[in-house]
Amino acid sequence: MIDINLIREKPEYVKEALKKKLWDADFTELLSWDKEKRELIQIVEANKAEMNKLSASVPAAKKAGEDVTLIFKKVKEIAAKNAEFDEKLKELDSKIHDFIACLPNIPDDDLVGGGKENNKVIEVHGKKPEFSFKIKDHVELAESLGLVDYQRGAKIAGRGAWIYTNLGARLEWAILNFFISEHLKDGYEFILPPHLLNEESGFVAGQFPKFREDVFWLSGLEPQRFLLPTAETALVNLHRNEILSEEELPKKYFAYTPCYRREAGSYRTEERGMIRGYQFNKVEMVQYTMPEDSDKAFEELVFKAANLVEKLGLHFQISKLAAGDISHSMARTYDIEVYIPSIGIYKEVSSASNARDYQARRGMVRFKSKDGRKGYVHTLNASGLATSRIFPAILEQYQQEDGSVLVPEVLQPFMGGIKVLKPVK
RNA sequence: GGAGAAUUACCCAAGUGGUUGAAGGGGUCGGUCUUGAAAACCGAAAGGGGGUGCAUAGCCCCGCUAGGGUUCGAAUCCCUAAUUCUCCGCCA
Repeated sequence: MIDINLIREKPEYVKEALKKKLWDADFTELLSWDKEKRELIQIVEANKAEMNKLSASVPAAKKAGEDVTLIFKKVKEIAAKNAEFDEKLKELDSKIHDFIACLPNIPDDDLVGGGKENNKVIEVHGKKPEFSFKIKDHVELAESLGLVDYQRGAKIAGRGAWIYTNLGARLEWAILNFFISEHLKDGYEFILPPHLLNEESGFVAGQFPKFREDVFWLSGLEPQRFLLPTAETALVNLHRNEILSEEELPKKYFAYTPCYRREAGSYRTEERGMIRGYQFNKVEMVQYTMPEDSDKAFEELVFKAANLVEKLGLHFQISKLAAGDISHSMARTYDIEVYIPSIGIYKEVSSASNARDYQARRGMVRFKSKDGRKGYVHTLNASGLATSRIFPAILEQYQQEDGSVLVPEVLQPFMGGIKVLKPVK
């Protein structure tokens, strides 16, 4: 949520900043609501002060044997007037809230505007793998190695579902365990959150109200709950309505959950297989920091995410996203993109983002500094990582001429020492 | 799923209609004592949101889980909800 004070003071600045996010904002109506609201508040509160004074004088008047019915009458008159104003105030409040709740976050000043086409690769790691033979894509590989069963996945769940089988399940689990062990090493706290969350959590993360349709809602529970689209949604709500002391910041968490999303199915032909599904596995990192520390935390998250891909020995790049391509709630995002040889392009395996105080404002997550200063914390998140593209990347980048696939060294301890996956058919 | 109870500030807790921001304790901070610490004693500060405002000054409004209601006046009475606990049932 953008601070209304900022809009009040620098509407043009906010407008220009949002333009970079391809968002055209007009604040004239909002500002007039806001002005009206504050004028009303002054009237209503003056009236309340008057009523309080009158009521407080009742006991003394009674003791003195005076007639208090006149006081009662006066208070009632003021109350009647206020009732009207209150109604109006409520209306203004909800209009203002709804308007602001839908605004995206303000992108950082150094970002270029526009969409995807303006993303910029800022780092390239490793070399594009070269093959002296005709390569297979990950779907072929997964099938020939008996790692994934697409047929039965569709049978038991429907389109957009697959099953990790046998060594595929072990590889998937090994990847997750590798990530988990790395985060533990770095001192992050491991969280296993519930997968069904309430509406408020979606609001705070910034997914709602705008993206209510992108998640799966569960009927049968009252009030309704939704399946989390990413563990971030759970993690940034951990400290909702809390005031954290500076000493306990930064808070560093990571969680493993499947991510449930409706957007599956929009894939192009070259994206077949496990690149998009209704459900995929991800380990997610989240940090809560003091505002002045969030830039540093951002660098740390980017480094951590990149480091995982690096340790897996995969070729990848890091892109700095243009303002219009970063998600609604975020002020800054770098993507880690791993190379998929069969389609010759780089696919996102991690998005590292700084939400600054956007989510903290929505969730009232505050800090109290050592010197008594109060304010909103900054929240940041980064995948660390999503397996659904790491898995294909490993299969494709590590494939051998005989159709086998080498297991990256760092994963071998998590797979009982298995070094190579051999074709089963 | 059924029955009951609870929810007060950082924590525990008093308070059932009228200066209650809200007793008391713990904790915190400062001091005395001590080589230092503990203990004891003395003292202090202590929530958050909002309006006005240059103000982290003052004034005012809101505020005792949340949202409504009754009343001149509510932490206190009524309704609804959330959460927690206990018992019963069911069950990984």
